[in-house]
Amino acid sequence: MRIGYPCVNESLDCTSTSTFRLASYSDERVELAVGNNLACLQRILVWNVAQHLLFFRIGSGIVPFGSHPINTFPWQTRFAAEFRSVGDYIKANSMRVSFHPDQFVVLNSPDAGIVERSVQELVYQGSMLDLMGLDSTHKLQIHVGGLYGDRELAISRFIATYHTLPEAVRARLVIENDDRLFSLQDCLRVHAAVGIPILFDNFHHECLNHGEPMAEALRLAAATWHPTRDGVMMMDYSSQALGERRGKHTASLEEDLFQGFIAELGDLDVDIMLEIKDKEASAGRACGILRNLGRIVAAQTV
DNA sequence: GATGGTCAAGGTTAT
DNA sequence: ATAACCTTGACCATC
Repeated sequence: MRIGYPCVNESLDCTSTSTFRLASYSDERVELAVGNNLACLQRILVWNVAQHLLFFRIGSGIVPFGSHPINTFPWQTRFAAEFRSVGDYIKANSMRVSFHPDQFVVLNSPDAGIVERSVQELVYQGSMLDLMGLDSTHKLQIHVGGLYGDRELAISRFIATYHTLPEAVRARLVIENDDRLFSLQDCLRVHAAVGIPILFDNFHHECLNHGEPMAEALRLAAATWHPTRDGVMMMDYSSQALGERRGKHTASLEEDLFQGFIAELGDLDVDIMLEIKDKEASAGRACGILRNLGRIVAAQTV
């Protein structure tokens, strides 16, 4: 079991997703930004290892405009050594990483242009995993997409597009149950059609479900991960921010709720991404709880 | 140096 | 039809 947090480390004075505006695009700025972003990513990973946090979601903005046609800078070759070095560090420390392309990636859109741009974004993010030399246990995480007033059509469009994806993307793509549109059951139907693993989000499941108890839902999702090809199930963990809009993530880990959730896990092995506002602070607390329970062993140091 | 409007990309829901 | 929301920082023009 690994514990992680997404994209940003608030303890370090660097960012791995620095960018600039499209209007001020230049190759020089791309080169500068990617160099800085990869250096910061490496610092974050070292920091994480020291804290026994071996799971990390890499931000989508490592390469500014990484899938935009304006960006013709050959960052893949210019930074091949740096990407390889990051990947080597990840492997040497038994870490696992993921990407979560954001809301603009919609594979089931009825608009062919949106689908094309979405595929290009997935190709870009998958190519970073290739450059790092990381296998298909490191994932690209997206949602099923929009509803467009017809759930059946929306699901069938996702399936049709999935079949057209490049292998480098398809081998790594996983779908996450969301909190309003596509439930775990919907994701299971997509899985039954194409075999894609389901990245389970406990909080989204609490917001949208068909009565499956948490322990059962966890096992249904876990069964969609192929042990060698995909690795153990990845999941997102969060809980409701008290007094806030339904679906809003808590500002910091509610330890009693987390302990209760761990009990639901039983002996299931998963890697948990804490989608909690205070990032590595809560991830560290969660990691401490699991170490006290004997569910995590200390990371080996290199 | 500080400030506040703005930033590639989509979709849903409320008004 | 239009705006707010998701989520969020940080870029950048302006003062």
